Amino acid sequence: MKRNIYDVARNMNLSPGTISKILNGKGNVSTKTRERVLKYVEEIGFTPNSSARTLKSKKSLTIGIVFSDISNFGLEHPFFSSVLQQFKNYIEIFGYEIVFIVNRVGNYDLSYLKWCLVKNVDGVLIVTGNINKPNIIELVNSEIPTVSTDIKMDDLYSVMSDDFMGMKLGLEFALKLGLRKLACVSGPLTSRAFYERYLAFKEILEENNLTFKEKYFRVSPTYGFTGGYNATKELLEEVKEAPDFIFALSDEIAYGVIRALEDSGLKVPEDVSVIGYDDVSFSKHFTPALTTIRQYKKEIGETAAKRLLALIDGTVKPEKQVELIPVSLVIRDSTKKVNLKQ
Amino acid sequence: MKRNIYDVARNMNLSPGTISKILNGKGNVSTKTRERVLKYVEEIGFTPNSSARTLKSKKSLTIGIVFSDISNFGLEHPFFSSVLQQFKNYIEIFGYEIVFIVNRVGNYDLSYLKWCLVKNVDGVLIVTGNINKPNIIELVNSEIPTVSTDIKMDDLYSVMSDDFMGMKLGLEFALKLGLRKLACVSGPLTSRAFYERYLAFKEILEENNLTFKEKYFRVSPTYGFTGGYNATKELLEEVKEAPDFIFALSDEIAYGVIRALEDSGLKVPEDVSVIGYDDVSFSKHFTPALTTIRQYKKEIGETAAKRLLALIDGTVKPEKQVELIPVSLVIRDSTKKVNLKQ
DNA sequence: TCGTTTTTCCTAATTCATAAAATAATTATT
DNA sequence: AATAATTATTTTATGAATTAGGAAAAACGA
Repeated sequence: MKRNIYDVARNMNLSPGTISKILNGKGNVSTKTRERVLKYVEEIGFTPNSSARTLKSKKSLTIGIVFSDISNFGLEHPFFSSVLQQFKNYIEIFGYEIVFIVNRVGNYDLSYLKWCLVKNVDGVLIVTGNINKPNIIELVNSEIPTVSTDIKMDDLYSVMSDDFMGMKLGLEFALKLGLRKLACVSGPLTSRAFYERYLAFKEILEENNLTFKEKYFRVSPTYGFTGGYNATKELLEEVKEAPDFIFALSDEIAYGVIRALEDSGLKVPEDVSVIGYDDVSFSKHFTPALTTIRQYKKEIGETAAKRLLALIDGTVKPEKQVELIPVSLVIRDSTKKVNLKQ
Repeated sequence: MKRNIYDVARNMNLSPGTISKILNGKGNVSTKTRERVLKYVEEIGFTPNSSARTLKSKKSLTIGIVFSDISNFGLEHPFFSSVLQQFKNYIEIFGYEIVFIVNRVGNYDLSYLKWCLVKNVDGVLIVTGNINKPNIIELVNSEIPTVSTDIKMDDLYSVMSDDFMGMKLGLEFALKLGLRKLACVSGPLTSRAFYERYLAFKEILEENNLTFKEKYFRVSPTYGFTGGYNATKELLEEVKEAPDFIFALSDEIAYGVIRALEDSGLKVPEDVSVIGYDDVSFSKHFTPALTTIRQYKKEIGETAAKRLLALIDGTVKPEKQVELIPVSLVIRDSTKKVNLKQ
């Protein structure tokens, strides 16, 4: 059952070296023998042992994934798991596979970088991580090609949504609807995405000669329903004038916001318009169907994959350090109708 | 930077073999040298190369995962990705890690089994797969320890929710509420879970002297919102008497069911009570909050992990071929209130 | 003290494939 | 046909660890 390259060589009356060459499509081998061997290999379904290959060649056809550094949600995180899925789909076309970077192997505790070296990963994708963790810093500064879909650092290629654009789309739509009392419920600002959206929110308000009021910008400690609910409740309590617009910085926060508004006797979208962020699959089925900023997870995952594979090949260096993927505004029922306005 | 066991040996004035023994905690080594080496290894942060280890020892500390054989959802599948996450968390404690079984490595197309052999995985978890695929059959019948959280086969250990119990809990609750026109919207019956729930539905109706009517059991081609919506619309059209209860066999189907009912002018729970299945995180925030059968993903993932690790160690053979994890009924607002009945 | 046993450590073989150097075989050139 | 140039194949070394078997050293008994 278990065959190695020597068995093949023996049966073909050739040397292992020749078999290896044929299997890797390199070197000078006559067409006859090549085809003969290829046929045989196909027949018996032989594949060279993966450990031996990476041991000798230092290539593992493997991409290390840094995932759940902030949250414990891991694979359950709706946005990131989707980005990862797309990334995975893409690299698999080229024979690569993903492995999760953990901080131990057998009995050894390891740093991310150590782990990568021990495992000989060809590259690393940081789906989500924390810029301040020494583990991450060490990894990014190493020789190993690395791409991120979440964090930004010097010498790190990043592929992510254009958060400024998202905020701009949302806020300008609100302004077009005639709304002026603009509030925002964000997730934790320790997350890069939320922080940048926060900056954008501020900046865009000022661009439009509206003053940014601290009390209208709420930070929830989570990016889920409950956080959005509580933050909104607090907002409504602490503020004299209820907002007529709330930008919820994740769809799930948006659901919490809407529920809190309803529980406080405010109607969505009649009294308050709400925009979410992400456009997770369920948002169109929610009542009211959620107006939201759509992030293109497939685009992000695939672009990250392309960039990383290019870095590994050493062919083309992506010229942009940070590649922003456009987002779009999906208008549904949680915001006032435009025609009502006109 | 890159060190091997020979470097360590040289610096310690010992042979590579001795270092290896110490690192693996086996064989006869004096306490003095053991501690001296361990201290040094700790200091320089040395870890033996993973490929070389598995090449020689045939152990990879790696579990192969069969995932998206039916759906293309992959990591985005709310239930299975969660089970996988729990599984992963558990095995990582013991130094194992997961790798996704794909059907190629480099330029070679492989069967699942071949892939496992090439990669030397120590065991396999079939999170979800299709019993009829030759790939799966070959894998299950191989020597490689395998556990599943979805499918059942001879010689395959399975850990999964008690579907009969779930259906029983749901239906008996409906009966207790005085409901007698019981309908069901299922996902595709090609999935084991849906099929078994279908059988249970039938059986339990008969146990209670109610006749099973084909028209009241609808099969949606998907397990999502839209499938549930369409199936319910069809149900209502084809049937003279609207049901007073619909058992939706996934939460997402349940959302679709409820929307369809509302669109048809039926109130939930006043006119029709609806029970979902899964208890995904969002079900409690839905309006109306969903009464549903809760599956214990953590329990399933962890138990599967324990069973698989036991099989790998060869210590204890799990005595039960199929281990059923109990489910529970979570009563919320999509079903009639009990006290209204009394 | 000498021989035996046990403990400790080393040597060498093994795992499997790849890469570079060396050799053999074939083709081309004059 | 003889030599040069190419092409095809083999040989050998290498990658980094594990393991079985053997040697040396220490411990033990008489």
